[in-house]
Amino acid sequence: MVPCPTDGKPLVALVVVIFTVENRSLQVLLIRRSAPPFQGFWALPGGVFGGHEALGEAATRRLVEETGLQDVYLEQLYTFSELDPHLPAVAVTYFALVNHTQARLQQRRRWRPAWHAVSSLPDLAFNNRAIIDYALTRLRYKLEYTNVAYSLLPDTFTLSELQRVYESILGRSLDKRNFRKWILARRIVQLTGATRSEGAHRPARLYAFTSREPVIL
Amino acid sequence: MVPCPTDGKPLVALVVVIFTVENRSLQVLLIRRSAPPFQGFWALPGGVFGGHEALGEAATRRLVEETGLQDVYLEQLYTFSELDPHLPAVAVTYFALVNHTQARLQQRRRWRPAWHAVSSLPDLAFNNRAIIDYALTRLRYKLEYTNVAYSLLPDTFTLSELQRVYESILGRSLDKRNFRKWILARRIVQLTGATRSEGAHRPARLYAFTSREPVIL
DNA sequence: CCAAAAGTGTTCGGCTTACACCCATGT
DNA sequence: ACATGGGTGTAAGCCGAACACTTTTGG
Repeated sequence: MVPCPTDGKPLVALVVVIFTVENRSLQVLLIRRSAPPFQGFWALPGGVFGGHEALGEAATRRLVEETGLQDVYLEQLYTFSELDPHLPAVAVTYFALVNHTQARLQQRRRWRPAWHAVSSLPDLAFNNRAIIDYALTRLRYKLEYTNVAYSLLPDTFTLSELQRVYESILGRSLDKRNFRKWILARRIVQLTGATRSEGAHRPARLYAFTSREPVIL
Repeated sequence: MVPCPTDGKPLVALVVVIFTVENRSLQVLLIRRSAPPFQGFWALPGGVFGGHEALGEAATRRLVEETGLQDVYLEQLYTFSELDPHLPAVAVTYFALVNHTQARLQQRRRWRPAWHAVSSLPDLAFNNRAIIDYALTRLRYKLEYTNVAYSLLPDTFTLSELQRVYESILGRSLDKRNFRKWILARRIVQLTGATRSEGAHRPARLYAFTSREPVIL
């Protein structure tokens, strides 16, 4: 990469880590880079930030572009520097949580964006692996004291589905009775009254999040 | 190739919130702005980030410049945008914790940097008030699950001194017995064996931090 | 002997953890 | 009737919160 000789300003890149949980697996959205550096590598979606809007708006725009989803949980993560020894740049990173059944990924591109299991990522461009690790750490903490999981689930869901989401992110199994007591005590979710029959077993009661805005407990 | 425009890049500003506790009062280091915008207003120390080093290094350099101190706790806070409607810029903010008895503030300048009680701040430039509020919130949380207070205190100190630091930051008084039990149970500090006689009362035992590196408990 | 800050234990309630069986349904 | 996931309670230990008096010293 050639440095920019005409001005001393670093480039401001915007990077978004988009998580989803599908089938007991935490996944992250990756695209293929079509230009150097790291051409052909998988990378997090992002772009250059022009500075004429709020960072959060630019990140939201990128998120809508990739998933078609609005009103999802989005939070600034960290700002990285020294991405490339020859390119003065900073990367402002965000992470988002989306419901994969509602996401509509871009189909047009040469290399279509795709979900990748966080547990088995390919080699990534720049420091993208470190960014994902950082996002995952933050997400694991946030699960414990916020309701952000709302952004990963549909409007109604069973407690078992919710528990599987928690387990997929935390990477360990949870006790069913304790999980239910815990989540109900915090009033994160409430009964809807509806149930869902899904197979040769007792139907599950459906719950909804008390709030679909971020709440710190 | 990443485009290399001669303009269109936002400015990357670096801002440092430097906290100290002196005499039961949480204070922050402010300087007077000598140029527009906000000329004459108090503001947080900072500067323009060139991009040819790590952000943390640039922040450390600024911190040394203002206080003469090295090896203090420094952490990235948040990256703000839309500071000024006419100036495309982002501000990457850090916060630091220093011991005021060791800090040597700049004396050369027209408007000398000075400590200001966080509880009674003057009007500040840009969004600096919001940055300080954000830093304070983060600091209050960090006190509860890390040892970062080490950076505010000298090598040895009494538990009463430590408690006053916690109380000054949290903005409420703590129970002496519970505070001691709590801090000792977490092994944040340990007895040195020395004591200090300071007046017409029983001498205090001196403690030291178990680690002077950041530790998450 | 008095003033001042240092130092110290116990009780209670609530939260977390571990743990095993019955329920409702479809086939 | 049986296989499948849904749904439930209790006991033990740990932690945080409330609360008041004795100790050691200097003047």
